[in-house]
Amino acid sequence: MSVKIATWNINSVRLRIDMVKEFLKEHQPDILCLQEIKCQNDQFPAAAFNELGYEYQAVHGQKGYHGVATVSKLPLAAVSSTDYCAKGDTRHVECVIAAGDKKIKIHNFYVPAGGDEANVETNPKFAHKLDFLEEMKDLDSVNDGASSILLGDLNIAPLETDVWSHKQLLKVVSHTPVETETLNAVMAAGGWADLIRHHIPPEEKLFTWWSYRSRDWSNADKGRRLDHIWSSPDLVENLVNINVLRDARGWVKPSDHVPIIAEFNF
DNA sequence: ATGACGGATCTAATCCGA
Repeated sequence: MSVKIATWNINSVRLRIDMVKEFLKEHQPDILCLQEIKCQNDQFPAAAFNELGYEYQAVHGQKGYHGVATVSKLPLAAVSSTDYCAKGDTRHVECVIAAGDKKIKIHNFYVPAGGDEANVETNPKFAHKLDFLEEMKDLDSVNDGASSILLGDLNIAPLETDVWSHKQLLKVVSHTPVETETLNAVMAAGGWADLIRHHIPPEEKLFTWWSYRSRDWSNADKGRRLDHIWSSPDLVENLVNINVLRDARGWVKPSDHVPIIAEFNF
């Protein structure tokens, strides 16, 4: 069986619901994981997803900021969220799907951006980001015999080829050594595989986010790979395709992040 | 500075994103 799972930081699901519907009609993912829905649970456009067959919905939102949601054509079991850093914000939701003979946990994450200054003493947002990552180290990719997928906006571009200029971004939050090293430690601790880089060679420049502030985003191409799809090692052989929809950044009133679709065969 | 746009909010100016 083929299963397509997508992740997309939508930057307000209410504002962009028509765009999301077009995306779903065209690409037909089985599961879509959204970040930055920026609404409360009762404001989530559930009916629009229902109409397109995404009747299983794990929504974890709050007023104005953050918020994650996983919508699916396949049944979602064991829905829960973990309150990382005990801040009461909405940056994680998990669920379990059945695919072939596998049970797969799907962790949908929105890691804190971390503010401007890469200094934990002077910038509490940066400290929050690193604390959040520390807690993510406790997540094992293989748990109780279940496989896992961890995806979302992790707000870190770990490789030199994940940013437009490694040298110029070394002191910019999202690509500082302490962030990329900690993210690598999270991957190692949980035994996670970077599925996007399994499919697209690490030597190749690859971005999923382009700032609203740079006009002519495509020609300037000053992007970063902030969005990720990881899995437990056993699922690497099930991966058949990764599609980063770069064109979505050029749509009318776009999100600053583009969708990424992973296709598996189970 | 990469670099001043774009979203939500007690609709006006402020906070936040990364």
